Amino acid sequence: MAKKLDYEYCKAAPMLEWLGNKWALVVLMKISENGPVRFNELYRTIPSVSEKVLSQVLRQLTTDGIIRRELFPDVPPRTEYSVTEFGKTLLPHVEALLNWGRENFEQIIKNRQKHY
Amino acid sequence: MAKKLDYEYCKAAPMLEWLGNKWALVVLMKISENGPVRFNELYRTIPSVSEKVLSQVLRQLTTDGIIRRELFPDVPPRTEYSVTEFGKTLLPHVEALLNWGRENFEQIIKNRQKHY
DNA sequence: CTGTATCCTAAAAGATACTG
DNA sequence: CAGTATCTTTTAGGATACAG
Repeated sequence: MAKKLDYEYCKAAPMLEWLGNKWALVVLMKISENGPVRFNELYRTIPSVSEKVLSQVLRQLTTDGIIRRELFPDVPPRTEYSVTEFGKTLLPHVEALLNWGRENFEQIIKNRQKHY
Repeated sequence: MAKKLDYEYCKAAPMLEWLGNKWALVVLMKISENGPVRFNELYRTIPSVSEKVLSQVLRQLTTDGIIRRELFPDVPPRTEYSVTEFGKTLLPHVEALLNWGRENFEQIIKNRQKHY
């Protein structure tokens, strides 16, 4: 990803950055669905993601203020991730998009087959 | 992109495929905004995309039935891309997401700075 | 438990030249 | 004009080990 998105859309670029991340939306939805959730909990519920990528996604979403990271001074350490109020304003749009994708799954597959 | 998205979200995966493409959404919106549009027209209105990537995105969106490609038997050749009826059912959700991104641009930047 | 660091591979993006 | 082919660079993603 070297080149920049052009001016007209650049204001949406910060969002598009993690939208382009393969796992970001899935991670976000999992946190939203399951409420406050711990690192390993996420790691287990998304079996095919690696620790590294999961941690990257979590950091990015946290930095952008979409999710919140709470660290409890327990032993062993415990952290919980949850969606912030800011993140909640985004959720409906993400859900709408994912729902469209699910609802039109068959149609898309059919369209692809037409082009062999 | 080696690993698969997990079952719960795999139905949305075909859509996520091109959602993950850096340029797909921009190309889609440009076509939607400008009506039927030709290849070089797009190439010029999205200055920072390469011909190759543009052509890839166009083919992918065409294959999935989101946009339509019409070839006119003119000399020199002329093609026009436009959004299909199917694609139009997707547009509102993409627009909503892009709008959110634009509206919250400042907030995201501010959030990032807090984390230095 | 919750991550980070390192190293490696696969995939996407980009530049450029060329064809129908 | 509307792309495709080729080649190189860049970036994302993954495996694994290990640190606080």
